[in-house]
Amino acid sequence: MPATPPLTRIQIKNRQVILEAGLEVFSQHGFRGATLDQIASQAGLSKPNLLYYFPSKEAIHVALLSSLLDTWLAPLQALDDHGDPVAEILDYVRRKLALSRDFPRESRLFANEVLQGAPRIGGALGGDLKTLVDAKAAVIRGWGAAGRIAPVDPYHLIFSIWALTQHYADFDVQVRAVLGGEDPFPGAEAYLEQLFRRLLTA
Amino acid sequence: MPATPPLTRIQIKNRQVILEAGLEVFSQHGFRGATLDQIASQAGLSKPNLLYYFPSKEAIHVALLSSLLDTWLAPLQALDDHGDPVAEILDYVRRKLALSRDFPRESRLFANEVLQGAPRIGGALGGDLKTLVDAKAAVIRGWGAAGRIAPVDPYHLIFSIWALTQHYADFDVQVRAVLGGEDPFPGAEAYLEQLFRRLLTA
DNA sequence: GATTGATTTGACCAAACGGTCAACTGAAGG
DNA sequence: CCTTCAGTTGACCGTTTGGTCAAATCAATC
Repeated sequence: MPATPPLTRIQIKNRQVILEAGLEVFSQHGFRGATLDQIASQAGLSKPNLLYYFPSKEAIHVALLSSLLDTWLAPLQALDDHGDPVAEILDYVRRKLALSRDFPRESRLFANEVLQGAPRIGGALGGDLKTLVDAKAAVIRGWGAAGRIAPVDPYHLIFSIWALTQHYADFDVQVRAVLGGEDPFPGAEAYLEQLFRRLLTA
Repeated sequence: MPATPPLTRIQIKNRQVILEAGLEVFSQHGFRGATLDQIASQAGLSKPNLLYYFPSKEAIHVALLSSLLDTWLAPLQALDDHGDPVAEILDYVRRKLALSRDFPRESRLFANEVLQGAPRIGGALGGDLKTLVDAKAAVIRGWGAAGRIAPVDPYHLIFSIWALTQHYADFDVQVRAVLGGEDPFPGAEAYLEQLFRRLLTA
């Protein structure tokens, strides 16, 4: 007894099209700044047709956020207790920076939400997110206690990785304005490797 | 012949009240998410009265942004060519972190604007901001060339200071959710000093 | 090719929005 | 007291917005 009937091909395709359009518009203008007309136009659908697939504007936003959270936390999930500590952390930094380079809209969508107090995703922050960070912080603390990396506060280490990598997506306009249009990412990757290597092997 | 007549006491006070209310509301909801009714209510004034002092919603926003930019760049302005390099940079980090602690709303207002492509302040990014950063980057590059700090890309060094300090204001909700409500700032200050000291004296 | 349910849309609605205006109030100087 | 002008506001307006609905169209199955 499936409570929800199976989706047709058209439903699968149009839901995808709408989410892609919603990502484009929400990440540019924020939740309140985005309009259903904009999203519909971007998706190539009529406004009532949007609301045939999603019950409300907020439902599109929530669907985007929750499908995003997994992708966003995957790099931290992959941090391996049994790997080489410095290499593991540097890999995490690289993976997170790659997300900023390849999925800047997702980063800005998330930033917009957190910036405004995470009204539609707040629960996940103190729940899944905190659980994961607590676990990985314990791993990092263990590495420090064993003398395999220089001692650092593991929570602020994780925050600093988030801040440094997401900055290149979220503040892209500012970064490129200062650099005069040059692509920031090659330089960023080299700089961040240098920074965390020095921090962890001091 | 003063083109603009002198301001009365009431004008000075009410303009200030409106800007304070606008800061509160804009920083929480963004430009599009904020309404004149919210700002008026927060300021304890009627909506038509708001528009007696500012010609439009956008005018309030622009007034906030431009008066903010100076405050925001002051810590970088203060970076002294003739001081001790490591101490100068660490002082810059501390001053910038203090801004995040003491003026989080200003930080979020700015973040909101840049996140959405800086539509109302874009010009200043490639202008005043770039000019200042170029000048200070040259100073830092000089310190590196003279062997007084470890060699680092000065632009990414500045970006990293912005990212790390503003993160604690802009992503406050997330940081506190992970830390379980604990005040992040004491730990952040210690961590950032450690990080930049190791980076610059490697 | 007829039927049935999935899909699409033009027309519409109520609420919220930024902004206007004429009229009212208050305060300061003569 | 009266005049004058800064300050204030209730009522209002046109537009935009999220969302609804009945009717039309399309696609799959029999």
